[in-house]
Amino acid sequence: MTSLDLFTREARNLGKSARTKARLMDAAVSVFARDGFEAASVNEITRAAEVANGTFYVYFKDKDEIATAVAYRIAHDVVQQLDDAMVGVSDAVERVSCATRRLLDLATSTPQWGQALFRAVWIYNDLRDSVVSYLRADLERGVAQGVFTVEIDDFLISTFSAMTMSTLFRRLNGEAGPDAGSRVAQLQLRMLGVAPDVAKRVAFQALDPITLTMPVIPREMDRSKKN
Amino acid sequence: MTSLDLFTREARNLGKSARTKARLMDAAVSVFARDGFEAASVNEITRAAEVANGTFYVYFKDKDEIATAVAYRIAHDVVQQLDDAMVGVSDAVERVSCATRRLLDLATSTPQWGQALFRAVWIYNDLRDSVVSYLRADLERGVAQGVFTVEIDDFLISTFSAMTMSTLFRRLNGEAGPDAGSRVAQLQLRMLGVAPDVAKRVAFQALDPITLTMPVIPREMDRSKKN
DNA sequence: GAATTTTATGAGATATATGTCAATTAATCG
DNA sequence: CGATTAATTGACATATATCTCATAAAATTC
Repeated sequence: MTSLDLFTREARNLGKSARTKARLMDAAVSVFARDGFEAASVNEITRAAEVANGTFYVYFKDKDEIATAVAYRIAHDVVQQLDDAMVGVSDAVERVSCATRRLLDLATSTPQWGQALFRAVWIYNDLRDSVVSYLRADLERGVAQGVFTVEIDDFLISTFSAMTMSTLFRRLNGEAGPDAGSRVAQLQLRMLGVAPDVAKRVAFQALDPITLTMPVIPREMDRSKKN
Repeated sequence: MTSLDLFTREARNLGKSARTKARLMDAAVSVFARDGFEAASVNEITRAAEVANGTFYVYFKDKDEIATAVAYRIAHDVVQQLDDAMVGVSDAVERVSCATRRLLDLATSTPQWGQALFRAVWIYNDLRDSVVSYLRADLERGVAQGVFTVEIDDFLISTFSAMTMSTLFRRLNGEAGPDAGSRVAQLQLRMLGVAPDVAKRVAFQALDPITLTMPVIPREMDRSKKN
């Protein structure tokens, strides 16, 4: 379908079953983004993937299974991308601000994946934990550096994440513009105890225009029988 | 069913059709809270209300219509309760903190309504606006008083609300304890620019133990023909 | 208490979802 | 190319949902 069918593109040089599975996963991303997880149906997914209904069940047990597969892959890629975008940033204040802004840039640049991530994070607790795993480390680093003056625990992290996710939601719905990432980062830093002027400067400072795209790394000629 | 069927209780002295409608609305609250809005079905609602399937369609066109009716009534009552709980509080910092804490207390004390409110707020934008209408005023008052140092606009308000809603979610799922209201209020005040020590003091100061319950005001003998 | 109006019912028409499977088509191998 | 394995298909059995409507039951009126 669209040029954003990243699973399909990634599987381009793989075996047939891998390609069909990828088509289904791309279709699932579209349908979840459009209809939401609850309202999505296997029929809709197979229609979007242009395969027969029965084909779905060759690759996935049910809707839950494909949702899990898709969600974990997206989360994995997002974490990967964020890690890559943050090498060389050592200051805790900058890291925290950068992570929020990069996540929003990334999720907004591939809106369907952004939508899927947004929905998945509400459903899969352990997935949420994995996406914010680096966050906890950065927050604790900031406390160690004496720049954050809050207690770092699950409650703080979930509140912090809610601010980011709410911004993602607004961004995906066109209710907030490109500066939303900086704005929410600024608010987050203030909340953590960073002085208002510093928060403003760091949150709004220009980011290196690193290319943020989902990885498209076709392995050559992997034609093993198992998918 | 339970003693928390507030619509039914309210309609106790009204005509038969009003009582049946109330039963359906209480049932809808339960089912939405249990299954979520998307997954809920009219059949589940009529089963919970112990009426026949066809009875539903006498009172509501479809699931959307009852959802809207329920959501708006809950939002209305919550706003009412919050207003009542805040008479006499004039300091902006206190008002903002108090509103967050009271909302969480209220929604947690009637968890099914809390769940319904939580879900509804994500769906009905204008309903969200009505719940936070007082918030904007208090925030602007704080800016006027010079205690808040942020720009008050839709973005700030939605971020602020997301913090409260995230806490409500955790509270309803048992992931946060009774002090969650104070903790999030503290973070919100810091974000707004209140000095950390003041934020802590205000957010954790004891609240008058006002009884927060949904209004149960049966009007006597209203037996007009129209429901 | 008979007539009338209001309220409730549940069978049924229609639609769509899930998951299975025997049969078909496509790909690969010797 | 013929045989074998892999992949796909879509009809079907099953389930559940929506909404309608003729009929029944309950309440109200006179």
